[in-house]
Amino acid sequence: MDVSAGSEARGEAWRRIRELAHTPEALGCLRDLAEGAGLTPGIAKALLHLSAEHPTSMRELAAVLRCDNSYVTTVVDGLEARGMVRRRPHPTDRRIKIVELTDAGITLATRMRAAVDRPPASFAALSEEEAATLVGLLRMLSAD
Amino acid sequence: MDVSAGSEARGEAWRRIRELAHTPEALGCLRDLAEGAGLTPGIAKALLHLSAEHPTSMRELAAVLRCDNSYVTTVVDGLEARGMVRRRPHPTDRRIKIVELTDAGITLATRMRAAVDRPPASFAALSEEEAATLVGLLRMLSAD
DNA sequence: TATTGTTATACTCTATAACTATA
DNA sequence: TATAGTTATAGAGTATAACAATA
Repeated sequence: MDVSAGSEARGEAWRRIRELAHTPEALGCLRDLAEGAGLTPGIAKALLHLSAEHPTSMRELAAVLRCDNSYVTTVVDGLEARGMVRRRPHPTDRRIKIVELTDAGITLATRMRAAVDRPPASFAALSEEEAATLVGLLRMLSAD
Repeated sequence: MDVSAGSEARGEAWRRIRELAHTPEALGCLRDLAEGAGLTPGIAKALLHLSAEHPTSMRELAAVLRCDNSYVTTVVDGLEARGMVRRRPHPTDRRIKIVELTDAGITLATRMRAAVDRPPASFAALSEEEAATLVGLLRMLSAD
């Protein structure tokens, strides 16, 4: 009896999950949006982690992007030069800078997030019941 | 009635699939292997697309890596310098170069492929029957 | 003339180290 | 002294254009 995670079916499931996630559909749409707005991929990725509701310090942005602090400076410079964000001083700790979306930044970030979150067209092949079954199985595979 | 691909359940399924695919587990293991062998990520990625059974031309490698021909030259230079591949002339068309794995390259490529193909540990939570159900649903979402 | 691969070059992505200002 | 951010710089990833060899 095979008690490992590596049965035939598990292996195929894992392969298909990886293929789906790397489908060029969502990523391509996102890239088109970013290119249309004159953003490089790195800058677009940072924009995806900003929202109007949650102001973010440079350091926090480095943490979510899993990159060095100095690179955040580069990326936020790029976002600022394109009018997508502005730097605001923190109200009480003047070492900290808050990265705040401009109206143009909010518009673009919202559209990019929608592009990322939209399931590929092939998901329409699932009935509601099948989609619910799929979610149930996927929930067994990840903690949150 | 909602006939789009964007129902609640489909959206959650898509989000969880993306999260699973980006789990640091497999990618981290792969990076450790590559680093241990002194490979940069780009070179390691190319190695993953080579196999002893299927000799590959530079041009074919550019196609599967979706990169420019000239970058393949850079990457194969790196693989050759590390003793992982050698360039062989094509038997009939002398414009073409075949990228051939060395014994060391075969060993490392095999271990890297195993690391990528191994499902995350959380897959052990699925019974055989659940794994089969999952595969059935995922097959509806991708063509091949 | 078209195709395979290489060279030269340049731009983007990203990190390390040294630094400034503030706490 | 420790922390947030910036600057200077360098290395890795990747593309474009010009080119050589072969078809």
